[in-house]
Amino acid sequence: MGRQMTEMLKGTLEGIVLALLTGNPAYGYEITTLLRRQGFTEIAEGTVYALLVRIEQKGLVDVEKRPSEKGPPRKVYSLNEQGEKELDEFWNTWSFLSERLEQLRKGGK
Amino acid sequence: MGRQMTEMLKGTLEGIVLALLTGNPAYGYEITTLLRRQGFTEIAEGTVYALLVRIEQKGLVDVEKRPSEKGPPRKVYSLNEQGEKELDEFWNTWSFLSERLEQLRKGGK
DNA sequence: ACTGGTACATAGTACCGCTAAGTAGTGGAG
DNA sequence: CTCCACTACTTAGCGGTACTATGTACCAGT
Repeated sequence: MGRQMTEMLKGTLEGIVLALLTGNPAYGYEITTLLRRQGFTEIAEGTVYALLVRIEQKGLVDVEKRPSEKGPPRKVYSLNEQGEKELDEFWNTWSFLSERLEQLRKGGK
Repeated sequence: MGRQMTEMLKGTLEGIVLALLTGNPAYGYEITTLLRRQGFTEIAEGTVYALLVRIEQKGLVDVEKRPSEKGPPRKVYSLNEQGEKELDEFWNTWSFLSERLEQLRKGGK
């Protein structure tokens, strides 16, 4: 992946995954394919799983293990209350940054 | 600074500084105060200087040393051709990410 | 002499995405 | 029945970037 994109994803990828999870529980492999379908074609699998471990340890998601027809059991993640709070803050942070950048792009010094 | 903002700035702060520099050469201390005035009130001074060293080593800016009325000489940075190219790519990367996130925010799965 | 503003530098830390490799289960092709 | 492809998760080590903390240096006003 491009160096710029890699750096820019730091901090935002977590928010993206939390957003994907709202009202839509999903498991790791599924999330990876979802991301790829959204255009993030080069997101590494390992990155997603590591991120999921992190947000679980931070208590932003609840986890349920379910058997799969194919392969090992799935770990299904669903956003909990704390996760929604974190997502709210994420959107706030994003909005701030986004507005500043759009202003800069229009040449607003 | 908030943990989220810190992470989100990774990758974008460089672009922000490059954008500030377009058609407007500036020195480190000045850039820091500019950023603070733009709302990035908690950007650490050291962060800016480290970033400037980095973009200079990457060859994105030209540097000129000028005496200051007050304090040590200033290092004035101006965007060069390569820097403009990098900034272009930054805006492309940013646009991509920005569009995906706005789509997500509107609930577009 | 001291304080505060100007101006730059850097060593150490933490976080996060990536690379690379591995484990494990199922099903189909040869 | 063996191998390969797909599903599904895990982990060790690396690199890049922002932060913390501290230091250096120069000048003005009190």
